[in-house]
Amino acid sequence: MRKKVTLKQIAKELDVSISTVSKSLRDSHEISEDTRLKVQAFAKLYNYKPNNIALSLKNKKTKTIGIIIPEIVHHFFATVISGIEQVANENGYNVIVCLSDESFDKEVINMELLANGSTDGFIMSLSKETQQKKDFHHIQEIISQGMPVVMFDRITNDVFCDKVIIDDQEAASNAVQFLINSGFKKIGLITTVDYVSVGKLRTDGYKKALLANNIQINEDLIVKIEDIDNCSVKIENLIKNIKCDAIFAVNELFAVTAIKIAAKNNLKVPDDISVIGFTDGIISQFSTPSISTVSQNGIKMGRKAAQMLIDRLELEDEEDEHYKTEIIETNLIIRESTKS
Amino acid sequence: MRKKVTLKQIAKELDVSISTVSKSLRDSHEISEDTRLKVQAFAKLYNYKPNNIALSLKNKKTKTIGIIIPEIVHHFFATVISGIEQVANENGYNVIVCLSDESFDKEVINMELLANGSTDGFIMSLSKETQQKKDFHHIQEIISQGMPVVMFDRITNDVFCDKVIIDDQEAASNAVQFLINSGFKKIGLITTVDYVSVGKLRTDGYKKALLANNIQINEDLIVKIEDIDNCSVKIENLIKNIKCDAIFAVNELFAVTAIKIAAKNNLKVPDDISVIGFTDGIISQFSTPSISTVSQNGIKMGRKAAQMLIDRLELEDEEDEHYKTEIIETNLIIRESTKS
DNA sequence: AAACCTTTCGAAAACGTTTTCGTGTTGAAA
DNA sequence: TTTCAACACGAAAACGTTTTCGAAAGGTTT
Repeated sequence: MRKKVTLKQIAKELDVSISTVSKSLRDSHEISEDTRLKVQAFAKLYNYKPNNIALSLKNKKTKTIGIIIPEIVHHFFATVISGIEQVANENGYNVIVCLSDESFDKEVINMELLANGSTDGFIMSLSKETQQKKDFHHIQEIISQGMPVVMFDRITNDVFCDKVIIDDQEAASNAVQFLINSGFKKIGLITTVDYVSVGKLRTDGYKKALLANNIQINEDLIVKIEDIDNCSVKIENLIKNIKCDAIFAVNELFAVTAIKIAAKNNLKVPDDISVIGFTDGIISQFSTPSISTVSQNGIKMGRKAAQMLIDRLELEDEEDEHYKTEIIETNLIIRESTKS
Repeated sequence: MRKKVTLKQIAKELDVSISTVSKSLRDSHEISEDTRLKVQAFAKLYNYKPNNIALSLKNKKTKTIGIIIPEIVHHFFATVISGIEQVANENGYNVIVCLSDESFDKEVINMELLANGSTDGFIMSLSKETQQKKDFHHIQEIISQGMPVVMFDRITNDVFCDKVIIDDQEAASNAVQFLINSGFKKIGLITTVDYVSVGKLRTDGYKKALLANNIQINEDLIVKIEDIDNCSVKIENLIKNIKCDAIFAVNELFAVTAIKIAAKNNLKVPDDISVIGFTDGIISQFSTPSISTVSQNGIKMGRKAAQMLIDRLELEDEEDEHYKTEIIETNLIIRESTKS
């Protein structure tokens, strides 16, 4: 077992001081070419690499970004991580991922753990529980310690920091407008409970589009899902009894579930009922029929968030306090689940 | 901005030594109850938390696991990470994720970077390029430095370390056997190029099942896909011209693609052709028809891998050198894409 | 009063770096 | 011969911990 070699060992071996070794390896002009080359050769031979931890301690920088997200087995979040990782990598940063599992406590614990020196900053999306409790003191605390935080997708306006989002309301409104333009009148909505920020915004967008076209909002057409596992009754009711002619779902899971339930009731998509989802994930692309959807570019969101965080980290010369909210554009992808 | 407080600051403020503060906070009996309580109260007031980096340097342990995988926007890998994170969390470890993007160079660079003190060990799945080059010196190097490595799924037998896999050959064989039992004779195979270890093993399983039933292997029935983006010609040929009556695909993307192409050619699944995939991901569950598949439990794999790594880390009393290969059981999930 | 324990604390080393400052040696200028 | 600059290198501090060891102060036993 060849343990990693340190400056001290090289110094001892070559009978010079630690400082000389360090300077030699950093090509300092203070050191004669003679010793410089000798040290460098020796270091190369023994494959010397500086210890990251020691460097972090010295520089008070870890070159590490903490990511806190609700879950990772989720296409959208995975793409965001992917985008973050790209930019992080390009800038010599590593990412350390923590999952909150939608739990407030885990979110707090993980953040506090990482905040004690493990990361230089955070990129995060709020857990459902946090959004419900509206308790953000852990995030405030970390920001007040001078550690930058960038929030994406599931954000809150109660915390001042950089944010990157899509215009959920506008995007939803556009999708519903598309359905209206296609001649549909009875447009159902499958959405989440209100405390999920993006669900609320997309619901607002749905309503906005209807109102803009002088269509009365019918609460019977709005289904709010708390738990995906037993939602079929409500959706079946919407499709079979309320008999909507189109559905806007605030995520792709709701969309595909609606399609399945429609099929079970001998209704064909899109012939008998049109469906538009949200988020362009695997499901939308590969299910049959493929699903028309609002595409939110996770890679781009991740890249943007990472860039904002790194910019703030590298700037560092006195807090800008000038926080920005970047909006990533979305677009409506029309596939087989809608007819016009 | 309230910067984090250190032992030194507390010591100065309370006019005692750093050692006294440290010992007080760790409830040492060396310190009188008086000072002990005083220090603890002060520390609590200022929300003192030890600096992780300093601890890591002192203890020569980071309590961090490095994960190196080819990609993260991939249901299986995401579930594995999820499993790893669970066990890591339970044991006070963090995970730092690096993506190789299927590139050998990125895999090497990332590992070497993390190996310089950032992590205590690695959990990894090989990139395609690495499997193709069969160059594992970077992994050998790290192991020889005494840093434990656990490989999962895409492994190699050329490196001695702990591994966790499924029995790809057996699982594939079982799936094909199921098709044979259902009365199919012309069973097509959609697989990867041979250097992808799991693809090769699943191909072997396919052949094994056929031979066990005295069915001649017909190379025309075997389609090897290099690039998913232009595979349709080959698959269409298999379905339309070779006219197989069932298909075994080595991943779910191939399976769903086959189903789509079948539909395009007016062949119904499962009425005209049966399909079994591999990996129980989102696609298999939610596409129409839902896809019968070999389920490999990613969560379980991740948990097992993490447990093996942590066990080795906490043991530490002289290298065991007794490496184990754990096999996670699979099972065949029968859904709508097969008829019996 | 000498010898010895306990209690309570601090100094210092260690982890592996980088960097500032000081110092000894050389050669050249005065 | 003295003075001074340039050169080449080392000592030490700093980052924030934990831990070993030593030591002072006080009390108890002979």
